[in-house]
Amino acid sequence: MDRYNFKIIENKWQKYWENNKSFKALKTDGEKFYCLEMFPYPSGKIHMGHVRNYAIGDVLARYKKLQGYNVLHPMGWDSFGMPAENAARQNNLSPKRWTEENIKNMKDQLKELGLSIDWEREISTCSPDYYKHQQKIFLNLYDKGLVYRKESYVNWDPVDNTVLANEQVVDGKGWRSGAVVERKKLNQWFFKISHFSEELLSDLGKLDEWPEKVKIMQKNWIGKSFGCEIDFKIEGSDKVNSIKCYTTRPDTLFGFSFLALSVDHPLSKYYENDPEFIKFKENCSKTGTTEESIAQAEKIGFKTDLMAINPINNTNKVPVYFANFVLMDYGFGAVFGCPAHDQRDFDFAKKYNLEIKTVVKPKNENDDYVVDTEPHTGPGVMINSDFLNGLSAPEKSISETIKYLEKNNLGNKKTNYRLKDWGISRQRYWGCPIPIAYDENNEVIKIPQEDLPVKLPDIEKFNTDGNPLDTQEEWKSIIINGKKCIRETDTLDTFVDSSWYFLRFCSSNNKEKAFNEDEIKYWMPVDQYIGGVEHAILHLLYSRFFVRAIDMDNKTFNLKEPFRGLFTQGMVCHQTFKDQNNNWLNPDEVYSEDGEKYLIKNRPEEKVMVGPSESMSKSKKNTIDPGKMIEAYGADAVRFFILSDSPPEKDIQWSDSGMASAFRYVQKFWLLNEKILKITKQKTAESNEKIDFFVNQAISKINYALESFRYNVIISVFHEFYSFFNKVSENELHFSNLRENYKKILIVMMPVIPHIINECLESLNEKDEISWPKVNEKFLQSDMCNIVVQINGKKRSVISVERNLKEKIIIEKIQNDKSLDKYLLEKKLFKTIYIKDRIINLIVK
RNA sequence: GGGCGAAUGGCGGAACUGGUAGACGCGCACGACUCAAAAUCGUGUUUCGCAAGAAGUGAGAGUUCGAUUCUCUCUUCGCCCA
Repeated sequence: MDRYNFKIIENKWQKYWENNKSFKALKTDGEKFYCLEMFPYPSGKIHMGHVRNYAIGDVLARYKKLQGYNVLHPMGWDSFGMPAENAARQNNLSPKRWTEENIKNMKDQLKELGLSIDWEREISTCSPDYYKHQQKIFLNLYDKGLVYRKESYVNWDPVDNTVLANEQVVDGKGWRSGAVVERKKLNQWFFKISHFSEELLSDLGKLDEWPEKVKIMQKNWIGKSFGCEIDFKIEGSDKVNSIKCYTTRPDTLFGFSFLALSVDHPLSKYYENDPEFIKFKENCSKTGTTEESIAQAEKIGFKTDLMAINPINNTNKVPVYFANFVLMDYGFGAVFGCPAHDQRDFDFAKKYNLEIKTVVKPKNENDDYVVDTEPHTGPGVMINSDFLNGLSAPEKSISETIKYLEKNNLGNKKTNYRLKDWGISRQRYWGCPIPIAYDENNEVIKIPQEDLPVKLPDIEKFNTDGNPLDTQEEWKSIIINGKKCIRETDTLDTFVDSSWYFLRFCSSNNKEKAFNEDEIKYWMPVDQYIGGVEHAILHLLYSRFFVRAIDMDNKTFNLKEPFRGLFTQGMVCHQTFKDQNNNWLNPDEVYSEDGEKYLIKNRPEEKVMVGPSESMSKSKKNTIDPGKMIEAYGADAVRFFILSDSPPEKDIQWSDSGMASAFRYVQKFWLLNEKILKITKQKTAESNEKIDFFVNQAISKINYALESFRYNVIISVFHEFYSFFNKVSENELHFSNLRENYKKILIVMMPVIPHIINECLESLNEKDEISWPKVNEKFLQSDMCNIVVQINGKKRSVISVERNLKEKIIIEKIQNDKSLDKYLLEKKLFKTIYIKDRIINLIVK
């Protein structure tokens, strides 16, 4: 018997699919299914996370295709981004060439996995063919008023003279230079995602095929809050007579002890020349831009000569400060401070010795409760608050306060969202150029349509400070309508690239338009989107925004939600190893004889410290290279393993023995196929119903598991297939009955291990007319069933009986069963609970 | 600090609407084939107990004839937000 040669066979079928365009998606009258996995960043090689992601998607795509759907299963490259630019800086390589080579390699690797992808629709976001449409979309959104420019803060690395992304800021320092990161104000472009805050929030309710977890994360991110805007009268200045604040806790007004403004508040202009204020503002700029860094930074303030009057009683006057923890983006850049019931206000009050007035007590405390060492931020009952006393906080007290403020024209109820507009300017080379220029008066000029795309210039040197585009004098200057202009040198955030690529896939090859409305109408929405949970908020929210923004006024494709179903897969983990000096070790560098104690190859005297299993990452050196695995075991085996051990939404542990077991499975299945091929003659006249029962029940199990993404269960059924057919093929068999059933199980195995299964089907001369087998209900239930006999709730026996028996007959059977005498003799039967064909419980005393 | 989720043998994990806990795989043990090994196949494998039997799904309570599944409290872990 020949050993199964996966190299030859996998290559054969991959060529076959390519030559026959087996996965070409065509728009017809049939029902469609759009299966999409998040497209990869071309970093060089695929990693196990990709393998898992694309294996999950491929199983679904192939399953749907076998069910007769018109499947759209495309692939592309999220190919703009910083790693290319970093590589360019380090090795003086062109980002374009670096990216293109990576794409080529990774595409080969994906093909080796045997994915059912329509490669004719391949897109790459760094290609002008793609980004020219993106530039058009940008201008279109600009015309709609959804794009605007304003000054905003960035993380600035003062040593490298460059802008840093949030993830490049580690512990408040630049990742490369180690310099303390500053906040710097730059003019930047924004998408007005806040225009859709309410819609993005309320439409989450329609997404019933999204994980609850992701919807909650988006909801929290949008952060709708109900609060109140309040006008505070100001004394001490002839220029200002009131300041507007936003608060979610108006009920704590009686605990008001200071008013804090953002340094960017319009009032700051009156202090611009005050050297103390300038110094304070500089200090503030040393705090990072993330919410977290602001929360953790020390609270500092600048005291003004202004006093604010509490509108609710008109008596207490409190100082007005500028403070570093107030953001201009939120509310009006002004908050009132109630130290007793807010952590930040409390920290601030302690530092500047401000009054701390307790106005909420915990439910079980007396009215003389006083906040002492830490604020009370939880719920409770109002005290020291005049007409609010005794009300439960926060619900009742807030609504009463708002009622009072509105009645007396002191404030208004207001809804606020945490979601901020999306800053899309990046001071980078390797991104989509923003199709904008500025004339001599610094007025915004759109690049005319006929001049699109604005292509990135080829650049020789990347070792300069800052944005390489800034130095491209020739590229920067442009004449529009006879006017000399200078191009925008910022490029777009790469999240923009991925916010509409799923639309582009519907008409990838359309040169004129980004997408054709008819094709969008047919293919969209994506029926199943599959990817990592790390994109739960930004990418998915931006995509939801884009679909709404593009279709805002013309209703061209009548689409709100881009992704009907969402599935977030877990990570691939592996054990971590370190040597005595705390250096990470690659799994290749260690070996073990017993699976517990590990030794370093070539250095057997050294100890290896075995760490916990963590998600694979280069920095921890605990990665397994998919390329090597495919080379050693074949794509089918790798796909089989990556789906086998854990449910897809959970993390999976990479295991060498598990991988080896998957390989063995493929090998032995081939032997089984040979065995079955040799059965060519009818040995009995009667078909074996046992096979029909087994196969139909198993397929019904698989159908259920496929629909609910329990792919690990599918693999366990595959193992059952093997042992069942291996055993049954020893017996006397009815030839056509066996063949028919065997063919069915081959087909349901195809989505997971397509190469070997196609080979098996071909060997049976069953290459044609392949479609998903229908389950014959007749074989789901046999005439007999097992009934569990419980006595006082404890299982005592199982009896095999015909279906649909009456309770009386079952009880008789039990009473006649001698083995149960010891539980029943000399006892009185009180009650029986009988669930037909399943269980009977006798209560005796 | 807030939100969400999880906890089942030596390990990964199954168990549909409450109804035979531990499917399937790994590991381990024994056996078959073999001169031998690998591969393959077979049998066994929750714990305690020689056995009959008993206990058992993180801990404790509750609802129920019956709870891995539902409710409450707690512990530990993970993720997200701060």
